Amino acid sequence: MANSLDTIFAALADPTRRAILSMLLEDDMAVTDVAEPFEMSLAAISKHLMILTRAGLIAQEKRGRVKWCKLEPDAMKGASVWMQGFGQFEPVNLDAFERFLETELDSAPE
Amino acid sequence: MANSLDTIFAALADPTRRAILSMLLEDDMAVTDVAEPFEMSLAAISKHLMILTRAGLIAQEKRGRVKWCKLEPDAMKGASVWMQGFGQFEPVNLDAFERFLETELDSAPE
DNA sequence: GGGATCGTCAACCAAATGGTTGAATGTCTA
DNA sequence: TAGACATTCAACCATTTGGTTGACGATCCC
Repeated sequence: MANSLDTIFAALADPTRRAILSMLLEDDMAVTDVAEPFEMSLAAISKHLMILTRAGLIAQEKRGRVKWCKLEPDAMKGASVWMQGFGQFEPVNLDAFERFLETELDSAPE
Repeated sequence: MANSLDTIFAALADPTRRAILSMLLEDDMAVTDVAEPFEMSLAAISKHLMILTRAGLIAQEKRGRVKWCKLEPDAMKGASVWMQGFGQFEPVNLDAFERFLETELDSAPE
């Protein structure tokens, strides 16, 4: 549905949320740990995680008092397919990806 | 630069703008012709085209009093590479793309 | 020159977005 | 049971976004 492209692209448009996704690429994380490197309130991060969840880009599972966040990479597939229709992008270039990932991480606070 | 991912994803988050990009996939178009199928003012479409231009997704060239819009598919490449890092998406599936394109066009007015 | 056409600008508006703080809820642990 | 911890909720705020309208500057053509 077109609506999912709306929510997915909107979710990806924010650098904080992209940084969170990059962090979750490493491993699943608790909400508090996700928030730790950012200079904003836990409530703000909680909202970002809600947006990512509604977009289907992550899933959150509560175990005890800790809510774990994990990447749901399949959600990006539809958007990726949509974009690829606009050009014959060369097959996945991992070097280029590493570079983009680095600039993304650079934009997140230490 | 991370900023371009911001502007590209934000530009793609709006269904009107995605519909415009799909239209330009067919052929270059004048601003007035881009606006024709939409139920909103020319000024609104002009703003959408500005956003797409600033994101680098289209280019506009004025010839006489007509301003032509053409797709700049390369701009999506960085974003596409970024996204592909999150999963091993199968190589471009044109059938799937056609389906997504159709749902996109369905969401645009006739 | 004068009128039609193409497109943008400027001012305005309502709604959405991204953030804050403080209180509230639920869960673990001593 | 009491307190500490993990997370969200609710109210609020400033800024951005997506739209409108009307006036304006170019350009084409008779």
